[in-house]
Amino acid sequence: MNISEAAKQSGLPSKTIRYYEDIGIVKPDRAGNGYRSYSDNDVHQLAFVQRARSLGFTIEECKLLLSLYSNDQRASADVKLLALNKIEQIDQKIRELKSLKSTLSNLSKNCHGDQKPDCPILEDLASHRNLK
Amino acid sequence: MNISEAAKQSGLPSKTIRYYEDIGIVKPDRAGNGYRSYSDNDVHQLAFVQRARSLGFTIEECKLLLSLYSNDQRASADVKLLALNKIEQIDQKIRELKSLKSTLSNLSKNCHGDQKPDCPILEDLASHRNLK
DNA sequence: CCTTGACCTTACAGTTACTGGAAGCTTTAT
DNA sequence: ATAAAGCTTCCAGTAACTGTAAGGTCAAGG
Repeated sequence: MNISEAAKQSGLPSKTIRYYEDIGIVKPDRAGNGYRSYSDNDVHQLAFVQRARSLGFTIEECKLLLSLYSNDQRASADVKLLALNKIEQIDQKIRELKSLKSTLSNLSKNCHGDQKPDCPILEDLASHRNLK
Repeated sequence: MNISEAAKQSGLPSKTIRYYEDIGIVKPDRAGNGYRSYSDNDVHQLAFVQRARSLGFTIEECKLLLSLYSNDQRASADVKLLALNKIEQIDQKIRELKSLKSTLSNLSKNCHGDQKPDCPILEDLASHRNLK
C-alpha cells in the first residue's frame, strides 16, 4: 500500500512515517515508480511505535521496544524495567510540575489583578528571594 | 562587568547569556576590546529571566514579562492572566502525565517481569486496544 | 489526447531553548 | 616570554517532528 494508506492505518501522519524511515525505524519496499510500498507488517510496526510514543517512550526507547518485540528470546523483565523507569520519570516530572504550580499559585494569590501597576508576581521575579 | 561575572550573578551559563543576546533579550555594551560589558541592570534582567524560565515560562513569555516589568503603566491583571494561564497549562500537563502513568502501571502490573518471553506490555503495544 | 487534481518524491528550513566545540583574539599571571 | 584563563564568533547538534517548495506520477473526465 502507499504511504497515505499506511498513515491512515497506523495513525501517523505521512510526514512522520517518512521521518521514521530516515531514522531507520521502518524501511518499506519501493514500487517501480519510486513510491514507498508498505506491507501489513510495516504498518503494524508503525502502529506499535505510534502507541509507544503516545505513552511517552522516546524514539530510542521505541527502537528498543521494537527489537524486543521481534525477538522471541526476550525476557519480559527487560520490557518491564523500561516501563518502570518510564513511570519513575513521569513521577519525577509530575513532582516538578506540582512544585511549579504551587509557586505560581502563591504568587497569583497575592496579586490583585487589577488595573494598577502594583504586581507582586513581577516583584518576585525581580527579587532573588524564592517565594516557594 | 564581563560575561562570566554576569553569569555568576544571574545564575545563567555564559553560553546562555550570549544566546539571550542573539534573541534580543539583553544587549550589553561592548568594551574597547570587543568584550561584552554588563551593567547591574543587565544582570538584574538576566536574573529575572532565569527565575521566570525556572517557573516554566517560555522565552516569549519572558520577553513579555520583562516588557511589563519595565512598564510603569502596566496593569497587574495582565501579569496575573499570564500566570493563571501558565497554571492551567501545568494542570493540563499533570493530567496527561497521570493518565500515562496509570496506563503504564496497569501494563506493568500484568507483566511477570521474568526471563520468559511472554510480555503483556509488548502485546498491548502491538494491539490496538487501549488498556486504559 | 489533454488537462486537472490528488498523491507521491526529495530536499531544505524552522521549531524550542539551549549546549558543545573549533579557531582564534586578549588579558593575566608567572 | 609564555602559558593559562577568558573572551570572541560561527557552526553543528539536540528531540521529534512540521512546513514548504519544486517537481514527478497516476486516475478520471471531456
